[in-house]
Amino acid sequence: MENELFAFISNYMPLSEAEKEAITDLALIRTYQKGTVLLEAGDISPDGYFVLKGCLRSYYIIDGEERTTSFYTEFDSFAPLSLVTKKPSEQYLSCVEDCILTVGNPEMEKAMFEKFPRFETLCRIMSEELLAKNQVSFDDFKTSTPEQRYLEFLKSRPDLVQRVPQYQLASYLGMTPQSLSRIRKRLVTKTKASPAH
Amino acid sequence: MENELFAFISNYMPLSEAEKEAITDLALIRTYQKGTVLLEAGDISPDGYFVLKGCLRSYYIIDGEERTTSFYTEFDSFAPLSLVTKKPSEQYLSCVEDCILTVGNPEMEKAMFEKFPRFETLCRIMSEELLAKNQVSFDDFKTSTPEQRYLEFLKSRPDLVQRVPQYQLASYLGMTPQSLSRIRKRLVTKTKASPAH
DNA sequence: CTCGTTTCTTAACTTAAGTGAACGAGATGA
DNA sequence: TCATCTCGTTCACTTAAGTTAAGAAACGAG
Repeated sequence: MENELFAFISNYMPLSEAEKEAITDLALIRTYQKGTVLLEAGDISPDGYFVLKGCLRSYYIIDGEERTTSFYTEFDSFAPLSLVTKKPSEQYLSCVEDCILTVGNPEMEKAMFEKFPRFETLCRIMSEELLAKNQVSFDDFKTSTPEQRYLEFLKSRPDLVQRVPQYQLASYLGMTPQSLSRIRKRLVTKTKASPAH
Repeated sequence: MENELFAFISNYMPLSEAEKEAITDLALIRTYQKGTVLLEAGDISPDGYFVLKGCLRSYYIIDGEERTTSFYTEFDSFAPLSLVTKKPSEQYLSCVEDCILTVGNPEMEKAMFEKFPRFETLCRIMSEELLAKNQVSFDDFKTSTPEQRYLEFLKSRPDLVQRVPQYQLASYLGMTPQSLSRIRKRLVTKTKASPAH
């Protein structure tokens, strides 16, 4: 499993053997069963995660209803706001599938950065990149309709449609499960009306 | 103007005199007139910005229509995706008001980080924090209705309602100017029906 | 394999947002 | 000063999403 991690990092910078060893020593690789809740509302998150295999979901409970806001799959990383602010979380995080994750916290990070300052550069760059991408995703969401968002989702993450329940996908796309069902139906009849053979 | 910048940074870490000097030497502080376009679709952005005074707006032009997605005001920073990826931008950035900005690019950053490695830590932490906050804003947007978003906006950035045109605010809130106008009217009559004097 | 729960779909109805058009107030400029 | 343009509002109409409820299908535990 570490090899996937090394391969991912080497997209950003090549790793020396010493660095690889340091990662192997320090990085906690943990497996979790489908359904495991990693973070609950009220908790102060101790950890951030990097997904090696599986799928995480973040959600809120609003008026007794789950509202899914993100999915994290292979090579996505996630640090809850609660980890950054050290205040109780409002969001939940759980495993949609069996997961293999690397688990990290600021203390481990600090130790790592002191030994290998290049890792801090890596983290800074990754985080700047994620921030810019997240802003663009947010922009796309604002500037498109539920139907466009569903179509865009099918294009950009086709595998996920199969991996997550519809009702979770629906709230991720900012609509009710009924609306998503309706949109799917609408699209099927549209396709039939003008087939693209 | 530099004093505001130092005050902001010292929320994260206290600055030595040498560091302050380095910032004064390297940080480009520029003023721009209201209406100045800092980035256009197709450009590859050379710079990131930190707002000392004024208001920036990012937007897209979709089917000939401007769609506003963000406002950046005092002590907000913004690095376009185009700056990170070095690919042509799809978004525009312009000054809603006369602005005083610090202007930076990766080369200046690099020089700074080499002289004062602590600045890289500062940038990493700020960027991690912004990422987590941006994710939460996105979550809030997904889980609320246009009316709730308008009310939340009134609470969290009351000054901005006065500073930006309604039609820009409307698309920022993910709706048409007509809808925003309708919502405002609805809220007035609601307040009259159950006055909170 | 069966029972019970969860998930997905469908339908009828309600509510609110998008659309296109028109109007007036205020700013802008010749 | 008068004509023009922009911006915010309003209206009538269309379209789509939310709500409530019910039934079918898929899934999981025993």
